[in-house]
Amino acid sequence: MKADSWHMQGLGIHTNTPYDHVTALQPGFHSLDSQQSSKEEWQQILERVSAGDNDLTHDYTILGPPPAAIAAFDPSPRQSIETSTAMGFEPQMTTSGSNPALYPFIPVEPQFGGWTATSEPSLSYPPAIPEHEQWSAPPASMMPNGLPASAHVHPSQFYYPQEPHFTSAGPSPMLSQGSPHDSDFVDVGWDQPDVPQPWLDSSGSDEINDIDAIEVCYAQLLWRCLKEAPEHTMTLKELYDWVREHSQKAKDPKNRGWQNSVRHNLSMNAAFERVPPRESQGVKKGSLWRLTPAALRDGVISTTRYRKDPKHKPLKRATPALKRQISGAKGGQATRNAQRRQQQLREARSYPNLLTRQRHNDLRQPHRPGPPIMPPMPFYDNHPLPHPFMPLYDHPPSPYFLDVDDQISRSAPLTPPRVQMLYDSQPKSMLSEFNFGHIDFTNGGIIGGGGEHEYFAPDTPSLGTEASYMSDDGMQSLLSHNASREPTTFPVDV
DNA sequence: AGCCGGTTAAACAAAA
DNA sequence: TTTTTGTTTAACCGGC
Repeated sequence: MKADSWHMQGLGIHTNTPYDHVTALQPGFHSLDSQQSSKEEWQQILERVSAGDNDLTHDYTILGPPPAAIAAFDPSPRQSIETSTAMGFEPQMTTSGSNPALYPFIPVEPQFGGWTATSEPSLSYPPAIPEHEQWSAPPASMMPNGLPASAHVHPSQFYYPQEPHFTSAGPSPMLSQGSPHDSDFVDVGWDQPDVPQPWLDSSGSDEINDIDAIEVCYAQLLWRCLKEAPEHTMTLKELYDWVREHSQKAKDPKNRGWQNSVRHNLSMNAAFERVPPRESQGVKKGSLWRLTPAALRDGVISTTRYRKDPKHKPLKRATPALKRQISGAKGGQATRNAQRRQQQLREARSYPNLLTRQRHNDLRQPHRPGPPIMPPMPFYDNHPLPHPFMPLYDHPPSPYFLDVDDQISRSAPLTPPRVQMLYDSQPKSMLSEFNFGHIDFTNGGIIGGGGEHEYFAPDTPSLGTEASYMSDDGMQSLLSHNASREPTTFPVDV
């Protein structure tokens, strides 16, 4: 294989096994020598993995189509079965237990130069992966921002260094113009539900593939977008554009208030902050919105945390205002629909055999008894390493739940979080649950607790608002609610 | 039963 | 003056 990784397609094995039989392609990529490992050999492996063969020398986690799909591949060099290691794997990660994962590949854009270095107009895109009863879309949380579950994206791509993604009115962080992930490929099935969906289950049902099924809440949408934006900052209009393109919420003609909801979330969620005018020069109208460092690191939590302390909740009117009643009902319906979709997705994800064995996890994670913690949305992170990383348990409570005075009074620097690396070779069975302590992937990474508070601006209007509502008791109840769950853990960027 | 998360809509003010 | 932007409140529904 050449260093040109455009043509890596077909099935690949994402592995942290020793690099024997592996030929370096370019940083982070290795190609199995096709002379030494035939298609048949790989097919055998895939079949054994799929069957849950316990005698395999390595652990495998299937994240790609079942072996039957292999037969459809044209064994041309461009479609050879290859091994890749996500870039940034550190040596120690290759020495212990192995746990490769099988992925579908898509053409991989050259990393160097970022998305602007588009080229090769005559890209050959991967063939559609045949339908298979055991194959369904990967978890939404494993898909990069804005991509439908039908898109075939090699996870290592998520870790590529990327140029700042967003140009105003550009299509998306991921779907920058000229990218092979642009509409020619990725958008197939996004806006065109009639196009055959390779990742669709064999019934042809749209249950799994329905983009609604991976719809996430506004706060998460905004978080995802801002996370990848240059300086994690965007204008309101850019946010509108992004949500319009990437959320079914904005596509629903009945939902005329989605922009209002966007603004509502921006205003009310402490994950987002308005950039002071002096920093947003050049913005003619409105201001810039930025992801707070804490939110960047820890993810976003529910906007509704600003609900008033129940003790201070104003009395409901004896007869609710009719207009509010109507809008409330609409909101309720929308929530119900969204939750039904989530439920469908959860059911779809519970397909057997897609998430398989895990043997060496305990060896790799001797100090952490619980399930692996994944970051809220690792896939768009610019960090070259295939994190997730996780800190241990000695974090302070979420800044979002700290009293303002308390925050101000804490001046001593906090102990930096200790981090522990987890890689994609972690048990995928946990992915099927989509709940990593506080990091619940059913909501795309909305977390129930935050990290340190050092970045938190005490004068954040929203917090002030919140604090003004929150009595001590109210705060305590929130904290105790928080504490009643699993130990708080916070994925972090390093 | 009551709280929480998520959503929608509205009212209102300020800015452009 | 109108439109956009930003903030806040209120209402509903489903889950827990």
